[in-house]
Amino acid sequence: MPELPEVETICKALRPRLVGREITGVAALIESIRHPLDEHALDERLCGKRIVDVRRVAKYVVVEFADVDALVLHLGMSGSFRVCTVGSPYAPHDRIAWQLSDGMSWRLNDPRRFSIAKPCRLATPGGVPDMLARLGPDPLETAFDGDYLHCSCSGRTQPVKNAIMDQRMVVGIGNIYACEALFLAGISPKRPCGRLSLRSCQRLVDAVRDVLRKALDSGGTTLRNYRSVDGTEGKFALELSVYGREGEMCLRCGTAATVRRIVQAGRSTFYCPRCQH
DNA sequence: ATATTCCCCTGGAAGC
DNA sequence: TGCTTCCAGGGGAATA
Repeated sequence: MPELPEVETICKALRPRLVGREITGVAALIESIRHPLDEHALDERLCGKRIVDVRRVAKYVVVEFADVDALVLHLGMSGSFRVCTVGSPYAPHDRIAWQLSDGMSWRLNDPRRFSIAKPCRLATPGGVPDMLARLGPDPLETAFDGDYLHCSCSGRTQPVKNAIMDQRMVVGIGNIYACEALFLAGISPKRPCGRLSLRSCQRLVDAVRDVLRKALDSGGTTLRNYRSVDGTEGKFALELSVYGREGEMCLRCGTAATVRRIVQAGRSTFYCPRCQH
């Protein structure tokens, strides 16, 4: 569920609630989420260590502790965090509860159980965990530019929509922002990525950045489950141009009922066939 | 290697 | 009302 803007929003909200605290206890409220929750693996190294940073890497949340220990988290499709007082009753689908040294309880809630919580060690403070080292560049960093995209796509036949959702190509882009960025760039989601010109790739890079930055400014997109840590919704749903608008008027060409929904690699794609080629 | 398809799981909405 | 089907911000394994 959360894509780059949502994960970034969550990290920003978690940071002041976690940094400087220690984890004093952990409870797994279910045997497994995506992977088995070995309670040992969750607390063995981390208890008693001070949290020094919370940051986003791709769509992951990395909580760094003193002495380069870290906890890598991913929210899957339906995961969310809350920080409440230790005695608060558990909500339905609370999966993990970490007790903090300031008397608060940090909880992972995830109805669908696709979330990941995995401890690891970093090579250096502020570093990227080994398990995330094979991912593509961050779309907001300068390494993701037209040349890079053009080069990475060359010789491939995969539809461009699937290509930009592949986290080995570029991270952080999921189903919503892939659709929105392609609409903004005027590129058909069905175009084989290897047949995009350099100019088109540059346009797409700009569109991706544009959409992600605006979504960040709005605190992300809330359609169903997504909430930030304090329960607030992301406001970008109001600004979506094509996602979820099947059968509605295209906001660019103004033609009635042109926004179409197709399925690519098992995921819904929304686009305007008159504006996107 | 590259590109689909299927699957993990639960709940809500829509259809009948 | 109640049952069935479809759908969902992800990603990894299995399959062509």
